[in-house]
This record gives sequence, C-alpha cells and structure tokens, in this order.
Amino acid sequence: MAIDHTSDRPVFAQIADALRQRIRSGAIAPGAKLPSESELVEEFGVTRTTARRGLAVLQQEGLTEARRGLGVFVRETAPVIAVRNNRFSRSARAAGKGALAAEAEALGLDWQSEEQGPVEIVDVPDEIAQAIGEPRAAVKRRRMWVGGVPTQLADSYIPASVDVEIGYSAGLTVPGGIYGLLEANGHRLDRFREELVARQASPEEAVALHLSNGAPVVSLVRHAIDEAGKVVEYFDSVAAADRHRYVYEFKATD
Amino acid sequence: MAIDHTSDRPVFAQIADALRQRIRSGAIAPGAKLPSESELVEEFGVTRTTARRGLAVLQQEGLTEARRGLGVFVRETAPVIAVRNNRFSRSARAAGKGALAAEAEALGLDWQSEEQGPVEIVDVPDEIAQAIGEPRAAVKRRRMWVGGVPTQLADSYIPASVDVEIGYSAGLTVPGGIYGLLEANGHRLDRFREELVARQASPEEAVALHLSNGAPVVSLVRHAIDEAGKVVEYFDSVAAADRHRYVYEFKATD
DNA sequence: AAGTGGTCTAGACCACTGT
DNA sequence: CAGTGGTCTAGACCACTTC
Repeated sequence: MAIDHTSDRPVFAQIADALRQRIRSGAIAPGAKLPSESELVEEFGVTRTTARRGLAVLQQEGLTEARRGLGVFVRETAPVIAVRNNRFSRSARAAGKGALAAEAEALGLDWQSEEQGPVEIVDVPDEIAQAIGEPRAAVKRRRMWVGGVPTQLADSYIPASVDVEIGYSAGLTVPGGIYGLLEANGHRLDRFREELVARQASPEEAVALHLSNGAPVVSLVRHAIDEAGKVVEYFDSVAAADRHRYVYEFKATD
Repeated sequence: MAIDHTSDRPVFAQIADALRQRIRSGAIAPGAKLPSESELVEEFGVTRTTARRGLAVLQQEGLTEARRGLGVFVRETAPVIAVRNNRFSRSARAAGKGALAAEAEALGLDWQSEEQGPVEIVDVPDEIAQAIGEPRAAVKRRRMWVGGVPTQLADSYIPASVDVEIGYSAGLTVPGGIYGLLEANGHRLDRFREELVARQASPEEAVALHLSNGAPVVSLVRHAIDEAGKVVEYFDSVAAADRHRYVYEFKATD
C-alpha cells in the first residue's frame, strides 16, 4: 500500500483510500484504533501534515473519530431509532407511551425529554404563520435523549387560538400527550403531513446534538390537521441522521 | 471582525465564523465571490494556510464552493424536487408520466433517465433476498438527471419469479411503467413501504452524483407489495439530499 | 503574465490522556 | 513523563482561469 507519486490522485487522498479500505474490509474493526499520525508518517513517507489530511478525509466522511491524547478510532455504529408513520394511532396513544419512548425501550435504551424552558407564546416566523393561519403560537422546545445521547431537537407550535381552548401553555396535560389533549377538546385529528429534508447540521445544531461539524441531520416538519381542516400543531424536529430511520407505509391508491 | 487571540476558539474557526456571518446576513449573496485567500491573509493577519482552513470549514458545511483559478463562491441553492407518497396512484400512472418527470416539468426543468446497462438477472444481497423472498432478481440500474444535474441513483429489483411472468427483463413495457406492467399481469398493488435514512455519500456515490465528498444523501428503500402480500419490487435509491424533499401525507388512524 | 485555488514540506508550540 | 492529536507559521511548487 505505497504511495503512487506518478498518479494524479493527491497523496493525502491515497492515504485516505488505503485506510478506508482497511476499515471497510474489517482489518480495522469498529472501535479499533487507527495507526497514529507518526506511524502514518513512517509508513507512507510523508510529513505529519499530509498524514493528518488523509485522516481528516475519513473524519469528514464520518468513518472515524479522533480522541485527544488517545488516537483515532473507527466509529461504532449507533443504535438507530425507527420513526414510523403509524406512531400517532389512537390506540398507541391510549397505551400511554410516546412513540419515541416505545421505540427506545424496544432497543433497551433509556429515554429522556429535556425541555428548553417553559411553553411560551411567541410571534412565529412567516413560514409557520402561513401554515397555521395565524401569527402567534404557543411553543415548547425540547431536546430528546436516547441512551445517554442527544438524538433530536423538537419544537412544537400550537396556534394561539387553539392554545387558549386546550390550556396547553397553562400546563394542562392528559395521558395521550398533546394529541390526546387536542382530541379531548373537540379537535379530532384527521390527517398528518410530514416533510423531510436531509442537510448538514448548522454549527449550533452540531453542538446541541453532539455531532461533528457538517454531519447530516434530518429536518422533519409535521402538520397535524383536524377534521375542520385546521393545522392544530406545527412540529419541527432536527434529528441526528445516523440515529434515525424513517418508515412510511401507505396503501396503493386509485 | 478582528481575531481574538485570547479566545479558546481557534483562529481558523473565528475566520469561518466571520465569513459565515457575512453569508447568512446576505452581505455576501448566493453566487457571489468570497474574499480571496490573499485578501483573507491581509484582513485577519494570518498565514495562507490558516485562511484556507477557515474556508475549508465553510466548504465542508456546504455553504461555499471553490472554483480553481476563479475564487470561492457562495453556493446557489439548488432547485428541490418534492417526492410525494401519492406519486404512485393509478390515475397518475394513467396520465402516462412518471412522478419524477412530472415534478421536474413543474419546476421547468428537463429530465432524463440514464440506464447503466441492460436489465440483468442476478443473485441479490441477503437483505434484498429476505425482502423479496427469493435469491434472484432482475435488476435495472439507473441514474436520474434533472436540469442537467445528476440527482439520484435508482436500482429496481423484480423477483425472478415475477420477472418471468411479466417479461420485464425481456424488455416488455407498458405506458404506466413497471407498476403498470405488474398490474397488467395480475399483480394488483396493495401497499408500499418506504424507509429513509440520511447519511454521508460514499466516495463512489459522491462521484456519480457530482457531490463533494461526505455531502449528505438520502437512501430510500421501497417495497411494493401486491394484494397477495408478495413484495413484487424492491427499489433502492440514493439521492442528493440538497435536491430532494420528501412529503408524506397520511390519515390519523385508530 | 497575473491572480486564483490545490498540494506538500518542515518545524514549532499547545492540550489532553495514561502510566 | 511519553505519546497522542490540534493549531499555526513560512514558504515552495503546481494547475487552472482570465486577460
């Protein structure tokens, strides 16, 4: 696995290729340590700077993780939470468990919702105002943890006119969560609309979710719509991509 | 916007912060050129290496794009194709247009499917074999282009037993595409299951989709299931994340 | 030819981890 | 303390783009 100096491919890329191949083949297993920088310097006959650039490529690809004072290690694959489109059924609500909680428990992991302060009534951005048809909403911001790791940021907006009816910001709760509370107050849910976009984490999101800069996240926006056609909840989550998969089942239609 | 050398924050990160702020505020608009490396050297009082590292951060975040001999530019946001879960309705098929084609035309973009060779009958990986309940399948591999840009890789697997019935690998076609062909041969479709995972592009995918290394992609796996409960198509696509959004609408259920 | 970004070397100093 | 990764400087050579 020597460097081909006649090749057009940059040296650092060849080093990354060689190491990537060792990882993919299992020669360096998940959790195992890669050669140290000085070992790479010897092996490939380059300066430490160039060896580091090779390592940086793998880190950027999310394959490895550097630990100061210890070395560079192959990333362990994280447990992946399934998010399913049948998670909002009334029977699931009646069982009392949130969808995320149930999924986490099925994987043998503990679960936690960290509220980022009290429910506030705020002026919402245009995009949300358009969706809910009014300019103000009660918003609850949370950070979800599963297995001791932050997995997603979740903001829930309830239109102000609905909030006064159901007492959300006043702190009223029922076992079925926000959707239970809505249905208990005459807003029977008719349908949901979810829109998913994957993108790279902003620096702020990366910090909040303990991700490396530019790691992929999934942004999910949900509209919960009642039988009167009103959007009674606008839900916005940003989830670490490598900890979530999204499953949708739907019927063939005419 | 000078560098704070007393801060813990590395100099290159401070440079990235300053430039990111200019981009977010619109001071440097999409498509506009950032200061050249030598200008950054002057402005921030660092070496070119450090200035480059600052630029590298933004590039990794997907905010900018370097063009050799020209400069570094703020990325223009790409047109985003909506992928909808009602795209497989029979009425849409009757209209003769594929879902992607219709979406592209709505955006005023041209569309193209580039086949990566003939339909082949192959032994499939375990995961697919398990899904379709047999070890062999006819596979068609495509690369889709929209607006002159590759947008996704799409592999379609038809179980071998179904293939012989409907003549897929033999080249038979009907206006409604593969789903039309299936339904014309007694495999009336009952439901679909789609699973989405976002992750970073592999180097091979990055090349095929003209993405920078480690850019996010969305991997979508679809099972098309007929009324007998048989998976009659296993579809696997890898799409450039910044060119797609996925929209699912579904009813509240009991 | 001048200006741009891309790669690489050589060496310094620092911060963190484990012994 | 030795070994690890993290940051930064200084300067060289190269490839590409425009004039």
